[in-house]
Amino acid sequence: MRLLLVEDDPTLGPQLQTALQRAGYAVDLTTDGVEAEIQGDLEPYDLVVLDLGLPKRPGLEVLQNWRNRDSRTPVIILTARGSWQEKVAGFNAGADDYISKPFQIEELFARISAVLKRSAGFASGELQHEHFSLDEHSQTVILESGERHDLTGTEFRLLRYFMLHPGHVLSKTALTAHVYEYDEDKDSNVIEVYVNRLRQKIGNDLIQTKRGQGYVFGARQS
Amino acid sequence: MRLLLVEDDPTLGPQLQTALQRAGYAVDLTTDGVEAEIQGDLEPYDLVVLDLGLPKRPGLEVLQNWRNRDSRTPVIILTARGSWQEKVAGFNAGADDYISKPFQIEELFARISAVLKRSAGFASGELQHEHFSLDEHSQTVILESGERHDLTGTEFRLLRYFMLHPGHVLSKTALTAHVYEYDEDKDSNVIEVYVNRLRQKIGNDLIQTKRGQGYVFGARQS
DNA sequence: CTGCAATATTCAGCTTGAATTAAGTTTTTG
DNA sequence: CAAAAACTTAATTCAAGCTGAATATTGCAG
Repeated sequence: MRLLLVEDDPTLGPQLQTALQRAGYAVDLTTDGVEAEIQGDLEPYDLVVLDLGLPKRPGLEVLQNWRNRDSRTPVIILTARGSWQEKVAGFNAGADDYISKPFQIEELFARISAVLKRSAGFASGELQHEHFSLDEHSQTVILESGERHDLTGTEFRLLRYFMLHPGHVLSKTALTAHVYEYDEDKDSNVIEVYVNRLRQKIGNDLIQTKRGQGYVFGARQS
Repeated sequence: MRLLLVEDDPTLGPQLQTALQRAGYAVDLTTDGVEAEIQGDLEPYDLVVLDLGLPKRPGLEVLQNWRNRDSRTPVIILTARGSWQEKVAGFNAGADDYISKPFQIEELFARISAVLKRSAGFASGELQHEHFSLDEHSQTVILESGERHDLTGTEFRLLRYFMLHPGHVLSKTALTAHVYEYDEDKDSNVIEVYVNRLRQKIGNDLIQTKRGQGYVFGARQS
């Protein structure tokens, strides 16, 4: 298991690094945002522990950039105590978990292994969601109930795109552009039709429509 | 959020306009330099996207004239690929950022929101407030209690504008102009209605009424 | 090559909900 | 207190979205 630790505090950083190494992880330590982003793109880490307060580039931005490049490496963020906005922002940017500083090293261990377990499915070509999973090899969704549904090519591409961008408003134009290679289609309701079919297969609540703006996957209700 | 798009290409112009509109901006499109300059002086835009190769009057000159008249509206310039002289000249004339053509629409979005945030002095990804935060991706407000509220397009544009101008008295006319593309409202109480709806979602105290003048967001007392 | 099945796309009638207007109520202030 | 401004609620409306079915296309087996 290979971890990237991004922490600029000159005491805490190396301290965490050795603690994690003793726990059996291979740990690279990085101390600024720009370097972290490059490093994360370069090497295939199994997990990243990311401090948000970083020199050169804010941790949140680093995370967002990774996610925009479709990186799915699990990320645990370290936030200052009580800053709930940071946590919300972190989750929205695609973090998998967070820990408030200061924390017990045991808590970090616990969360790391929890996140790694949860994300174990990812490595095997599966996209996980709270209520179902998508097998990328067989292009099949498996619901909580055990029910399976095969997806057609277009259904699959659309759903995968949704799952890679949860919580974002995705306009029909954007979706068309990503589902089809090159297409500047005018008035077609293909996306509506396929959203309809996906809802029939995975349930109605998971793709929310934002009238006039697009669709949001996996966001909670209001 | 109201943008002025200056682009003479008859394909690219309208294409960008609709893309930006779908992203939630009110966009006016202008196709020549003279008209652009007048329009920019006339209306209170939040940002200008300016192509440099324009008929009637070069984009650079338009920009310089605006700046000479003390307009501080952020400007993103579109330049032909690799023409670094243009970029330098653009920055010297007072541009805030540039994009080389051809570009991905996502890059434009990214730069627009970066420039808007920079110009309003805000951090990235989310608009924060002491008592709630606004997630621009899902167009959702998250209250301190964890409660979430989806916003409609108009509610979102209005609230974002408030959040980018905290502590300022914003007249109904000004708000109408920024939330809608074409203003010139007779007497309509749209703003009152939407302020009412926002107050229901984020709480009553956050938007204060300044009778006869407008509204103030996030100010303490009066 | 032909015909069939699977998938993709278009279409049309129907439903929904955001935006707008309007009307009635409350608050402010001169 | 009266008039103006702002608030609130409710009704209307029409574009956006939904959806089942028809039609077109594609890939493949015979």
